[in-house]
Amino acid sequence: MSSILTPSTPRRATVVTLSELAGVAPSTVTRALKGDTRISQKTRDLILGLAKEHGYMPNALARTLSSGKSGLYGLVLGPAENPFYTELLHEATRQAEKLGFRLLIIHAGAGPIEDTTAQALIQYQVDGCIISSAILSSKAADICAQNNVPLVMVNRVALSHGCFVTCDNRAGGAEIARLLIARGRRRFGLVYTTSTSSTSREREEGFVAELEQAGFTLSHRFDGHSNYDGGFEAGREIAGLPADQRPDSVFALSDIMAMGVLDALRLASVDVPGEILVAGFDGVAASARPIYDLTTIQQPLSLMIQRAFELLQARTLDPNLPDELIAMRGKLVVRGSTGRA
Amino acid sequence: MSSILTPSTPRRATVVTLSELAGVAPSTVTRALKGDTRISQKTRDLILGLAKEHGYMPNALARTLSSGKSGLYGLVLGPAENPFYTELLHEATRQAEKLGFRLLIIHAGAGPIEDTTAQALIQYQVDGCIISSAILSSKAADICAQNNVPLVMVNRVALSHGCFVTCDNRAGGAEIARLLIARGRRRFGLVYTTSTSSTSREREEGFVAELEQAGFTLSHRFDGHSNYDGGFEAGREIAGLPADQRPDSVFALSDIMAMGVLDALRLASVDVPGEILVAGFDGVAASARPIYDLTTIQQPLSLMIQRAFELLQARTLDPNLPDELIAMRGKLVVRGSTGRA
DNA sequence: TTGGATTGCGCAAACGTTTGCGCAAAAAAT
DNA sequence: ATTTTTTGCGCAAACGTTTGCGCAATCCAA
Repeated sequence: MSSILTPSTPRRATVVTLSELAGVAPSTVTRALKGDTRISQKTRDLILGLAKEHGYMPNALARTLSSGKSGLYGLVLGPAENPFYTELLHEATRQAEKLGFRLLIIHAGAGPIEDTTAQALIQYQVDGCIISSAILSSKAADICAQNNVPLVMVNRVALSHGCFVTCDNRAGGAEIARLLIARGRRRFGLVYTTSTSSTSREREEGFVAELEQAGFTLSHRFDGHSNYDGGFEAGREIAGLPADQRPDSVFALSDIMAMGVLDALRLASVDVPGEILVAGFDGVAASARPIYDLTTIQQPLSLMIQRAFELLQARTLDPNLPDELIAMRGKLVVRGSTGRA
Repeated sequence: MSSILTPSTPRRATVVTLSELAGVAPSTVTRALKGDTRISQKTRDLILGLAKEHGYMPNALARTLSSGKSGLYGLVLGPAENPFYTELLHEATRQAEKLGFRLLIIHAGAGPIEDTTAQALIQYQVDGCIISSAILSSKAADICAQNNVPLVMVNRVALSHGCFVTCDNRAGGAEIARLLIARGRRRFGLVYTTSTSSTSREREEGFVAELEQAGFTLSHRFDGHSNYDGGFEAGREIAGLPADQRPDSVFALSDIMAMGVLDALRLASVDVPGEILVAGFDGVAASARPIYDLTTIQQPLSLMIQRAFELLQARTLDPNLPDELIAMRGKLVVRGSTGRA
């Protein structure tokens, strides 16, 4: 390999090749590019000029070997169908871009995460990891814990290792209950999920506890299977009941299930909010569509992501910081699906 | 740094530390782990045993420095709102996981891609890049071209550098036209987009050319702005026309816009498919929901992704392969929104 | 017994960047 | 004039893995 770039060897400029062009040591080049004032202004200007002229871009991988910081964060996503996760990905990507680092997609969607996939977090020396799926997270979480990689769960409660940033699900569930009670409803339906998800369990717990505190109980439970089709089937089941035996309000534990419920009720000509009030949780953009006009708890996604990155960055600097467990209040957004009292 | 791992220094096992434990050279360890039969079976077994015992995971970054192959592919995604891109991401992630490499999210959604973001492709030595957004792709495409990084555009036509894998958009547009004509419709509406996207232009061209070939013309054009809200507004505009001046069929250039059209028509009590047939393009999962029952052209997404990875891998092995420009026929999926003749 | 072939490794440098340590020249203080 | 301090760098090793080249011991054929 020639030591100076020539037209016939379109190899990228490196610190070494720039040092040869400038007649200085590679460490001088590195220091000049970093603005180290121990290198004279004249030398710094020379090196910066050459770097620009030759289109120098640092090799992030070599840099990581030396410095120990990769500028990469791993991301484990939840199911494709739920737009909440799509919005989470886009917001995380947008904020990462602004902060100058990159996201390595470790896993997306359903199905088990493979050992080799979780191991990629360590192999690529990610500076931290954001996980947004409960079922899939345990392998990734374990491997992060074993290797001292900072970990933040977003929209999930971490059971052992790592920080989390969630919406205050219980408070949100309670808030929906209060709204439905205030609207005069008395037969409360829940579209739930049997997933082991802490998120769903807490939302349900918050909802049920608030009902009980007001002297009411759940009248119906429908398994919504965490997805649109499950919500739709729940809606069909509700519509299939005699009118006087249906719930007069329904809380679906996520917007995607609520949207399924609403579509099924619409196709069955069940009047929302006249006959049944419907509420969801998450606050995805689609919940605002006129066809849904869905009352929901809006998770503060942008702030949750921002806080997640802050937690990760703080723990990159100081690996011994204690875990932080942050719950943020969601905002009740009242729309047409629960009437506009 | 001590040369042998001790409990107090929870540092990862490396080739060097394993070599010290085994009493062999680091190059022997590397070769043993790769199954090189020049290393004796006895030695290979010893090293593999130590690697397992110490939880050895190769450092992908160091490996890349040596071998030149990172096992990373860059991914540039389109807008969050269009579930087609979410499905593309999930499918790409799933296939990458199966093939044993990782996706670096370079950009997602709207807004300009920053120079530093595009440069990340080079800095992290990605083995290739998949781009699925037209407007955002030019910077990433340029930087790949300048640095000899294989590039595949999925669902976009590449203008200069790189391969592409698209759906045959013209044929798909033509197929929708034939269906609407066969259903006896004569006033053809188009929900288009002014985006510079080749995808949209080709779908429109295919549709219009087929109409003209049958002696018909477009009667209405509505700007759907590439998104749900635009489609919805187009639907409202259609619904706001006197019944005898509306199109009797509508082709939206993407499913997300078609879904907006359908929702608006439904809220305006315009009967689909009785009064107006509606068709879309992409074949996203949501198009099959009973509430939409949308006729569409189903892009063969899984195969497109598979082919994209094949193109990239082939060009990793042989950078001088000529670009391949692949168009795959979509499949017409006839559903209730165009009637079930 | 000897020479050639095979086997089973190791050496050393490289990939690209970083940084602790320290040197030599110049400048400043005494 | 001498000593001390400051300035402006460079040396060298490291980060972890890979691989071309080649050596020494063993085996086999003549």
